Amino acid sequence: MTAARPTVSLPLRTARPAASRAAPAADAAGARAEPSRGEASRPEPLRAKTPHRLRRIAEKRTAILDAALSLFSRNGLHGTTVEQIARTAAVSKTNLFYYFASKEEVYVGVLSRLLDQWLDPLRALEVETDPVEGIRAYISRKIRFSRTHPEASRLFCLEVVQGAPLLRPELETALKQLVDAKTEVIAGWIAAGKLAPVDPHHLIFALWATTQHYADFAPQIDALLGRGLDEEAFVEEATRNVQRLILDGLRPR
Amino acid sequence: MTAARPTVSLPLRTARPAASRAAPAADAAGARAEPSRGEASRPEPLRAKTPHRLRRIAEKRTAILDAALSLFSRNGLHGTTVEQIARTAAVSKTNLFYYFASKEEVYVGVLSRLLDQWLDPLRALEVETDPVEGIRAYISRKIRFSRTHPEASRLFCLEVVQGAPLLRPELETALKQLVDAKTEVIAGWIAAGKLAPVDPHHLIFALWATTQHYADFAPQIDALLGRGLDEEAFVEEATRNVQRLILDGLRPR
DNA sequence: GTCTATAGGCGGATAGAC
DNA sequence: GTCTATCCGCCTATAGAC
Repeated sequence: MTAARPTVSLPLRTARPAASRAAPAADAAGARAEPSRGEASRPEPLRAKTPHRLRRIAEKRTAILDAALSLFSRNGLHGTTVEQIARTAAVSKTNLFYYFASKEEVYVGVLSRLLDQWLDPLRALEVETDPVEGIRAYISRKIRFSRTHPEASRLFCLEVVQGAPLLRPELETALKQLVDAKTEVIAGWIAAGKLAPVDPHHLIFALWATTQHYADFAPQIDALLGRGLDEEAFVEEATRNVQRLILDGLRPR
Repeated sequence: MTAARPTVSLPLRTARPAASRAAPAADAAGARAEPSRGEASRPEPLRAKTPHRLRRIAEKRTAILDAALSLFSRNGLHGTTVEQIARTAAVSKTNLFYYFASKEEVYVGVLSRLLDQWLDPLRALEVETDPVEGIRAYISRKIRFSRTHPEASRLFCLEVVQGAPLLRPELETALKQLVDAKTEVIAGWIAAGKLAPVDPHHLIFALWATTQHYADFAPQIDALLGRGLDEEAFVEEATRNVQRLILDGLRPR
């Protein structure tokens, strides 16, 4: 039965519990902590861990998550086997199950790192900026993100297209909060006559859509042009065109 | 092994062979014919079929494809079971296998109907039109397509994001041909000074991206606004905003 | 912590009667 | 053409030794 979706929840970047965790869930370097679900925790050696051990553990978890991101983004949750993830991360399948209780826990782990990264460019959109410069820079950052994190962009897309069962709560809280704040910024710019009166939400959708398109629909673009974001010149070309279109529109001035 | 992708090819709308087909592959009403692959055809009763029987067969195949589209678009190829498709189409699993040799053949069948529909709005973009009106109408048609065929839009997205292994050949031929023709039209408009000088390919990408976004990222939009394309007022609002943005841009005139 | 072996179930596909 | 019964491989997850 695949209709039954994961029952695991996604506690990304809610106040970090700061306590020592159950299981080897010691993420380093910006990675999120794992949900400490009630029942059925991992074997868990209870004695204190040396910093060194913690680092080793975190590295291994990160390697697994990296491998998983790459595979999930190409084949989806159900199109990826634990065996593949393990092989790609250079660990044994059994060993992977020592670090993650289930395939879906790996999937959740990958998703939680995702949204955070995905939101970063938007966070940088500030009131103080000149609107036109702000938008221009945002487009540039977003396309650059599509270039440097194509797999993250694609997996995010896959997840949302399929209904975002896991991400939903986060979209309604963290994302909404951020978007609400930024739409106010934009509305302010419009009220000041610095931008044409476009609905801020639809503007944000258009920005997301046009910039992510280069990562998400890369195969289509490659089929049509034989080029893609791996080519620096194409990155600049895409950026220029999107900026031009969004800022000045099609109608000749 | 899920890494090994389907080996079936996608012969959509290449000159219809017009001959009677092997197997019950008698599609009616705009549906495409099935690939007549060399080996291992279906049981196939060889005697002539009455129009009535042909219709019954076509109807059943269509019902299966419809059910499959709906499920594939939500759960992906690997996230959907044949059992689910059969149940949704109100046939038995065994019976489904009478009409389609494998799950992947169903998948291919769904995809072949897809691209054709997906291309229709672009076909309607004509030289004779006034550029601004032409673009405006195209945006409207595309968003309306996102509304009336959300599942098709999403499955197309899913397939392309995952590398378009099956669609690739079609993208490089049928799609490319059409896009090449239309970029010429657009280039002509620009040369005539009727549109601002934007690269026609990037313009098309922006048009696709902004309009499909409303179908593909519907869950995200719903999480943010609590609205979607099912609401007619929202369709109009989205259309207006995208038209405005693409045609006139953000910078105040 | 890491391994070998294996349980256990799901799901795609076929056999063969009717 | 449609059904019942069933096969069998693949894949998640665990047991238990080291």
